[in-house]
Amino acid sequence: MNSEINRSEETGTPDDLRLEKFLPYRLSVLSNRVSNAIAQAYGQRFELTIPAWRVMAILGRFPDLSAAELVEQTAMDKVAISRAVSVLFKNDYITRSEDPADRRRQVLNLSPLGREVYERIVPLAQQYENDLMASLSSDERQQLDSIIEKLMDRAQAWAERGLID
Amino acid sequence: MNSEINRSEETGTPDDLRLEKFLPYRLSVLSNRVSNAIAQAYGQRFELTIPAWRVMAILGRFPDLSAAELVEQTAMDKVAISRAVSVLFKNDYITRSEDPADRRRQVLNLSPLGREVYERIVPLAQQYENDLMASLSSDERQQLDSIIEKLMDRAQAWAERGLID
DNA sequence: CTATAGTGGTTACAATTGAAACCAATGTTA
DNA sequence: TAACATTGGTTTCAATTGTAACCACTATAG
Repeated sequence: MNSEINRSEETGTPDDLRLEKFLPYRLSVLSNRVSNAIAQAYGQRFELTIPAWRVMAILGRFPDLSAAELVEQTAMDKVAISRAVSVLFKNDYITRSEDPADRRRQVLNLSPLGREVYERIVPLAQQYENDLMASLSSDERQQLDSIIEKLMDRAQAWAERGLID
Repeated sequence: MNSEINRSEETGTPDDLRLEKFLPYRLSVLSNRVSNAIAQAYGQRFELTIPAWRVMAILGRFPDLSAAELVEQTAMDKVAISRAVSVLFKNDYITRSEDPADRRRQVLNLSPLGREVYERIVPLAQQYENDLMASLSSDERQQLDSIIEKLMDRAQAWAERGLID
């Protein structure tokens, strides 16, 4: 369990990149750790994948959405939504009804069973989040929201116009 | 491009979960956006995947590591490392030499070509990071490091003992 | 009306990832 | 030195994911 590196010496070139301090890398590790822990909790107790849980989370708050509207709300793509919806439907967690005004469109809702599950998961999810937040000082908690928002906008801008250099 | 939801009304149950404010969800979206943008930059210019780039980033700083030592340094798993190493080797970005003291072990290093690429990528990576950081106030920048550290520890604790509830 | 373009959603296929089994070499116990 | 456990690393197989093609329906233009 000793994590020293003994065989090699750091080179010390002034502008080496320290991966463990590199923000994109840290975000990725953090996000994976958090997601995996929570996915396991959902999975064990309710046989729910993360995409499926996300769909339920949205439908719990906003009834009568179509798949396309779920796409807007979740930042997930078409296909992921379609797959999540189809397993949720198979498990009787949601209902699909055809929109008479547009026969391509399906109106989705939590089923009674789905809502039951939803209502048991929400507190669990909130517990995880609270537990995370509890590790921060109140000062840090306050700033986290705006930090994420700003980083998100910046990264979004990359996707649209690329890094300007 | 109008992202209003018009067909459905928010239910307003007091303890609904607002996905768009849910920290694990936001971290996941943020991390994906950042990683995808950067992966595209590396991929286009150097035909490098993110795992491969990570291996190079470590080897650039710490010569003469084995795959197992890379695992310790990167939080990537055995298999991912093995695969990244094998494509890097095929592309002549790294060298493998057998450790005479332990014939299972392979000592890895950047090749001259690999180091050339490394030295061109480091500034690019730093540019991306700087660009992200530039979107934060100096106050936020200061706190981000400790925030990530704390969240990381908390999530790590979950993996080890699960959420205590 | 027809032709054509656009939208909602699914399917098919390829690439990526993860878990477990595996092989070879080393270390340990007796 | 035979037996067994451990370690370094790879392979295999199944599950997950992303991209593109696709089908059915609706909207628009002549």
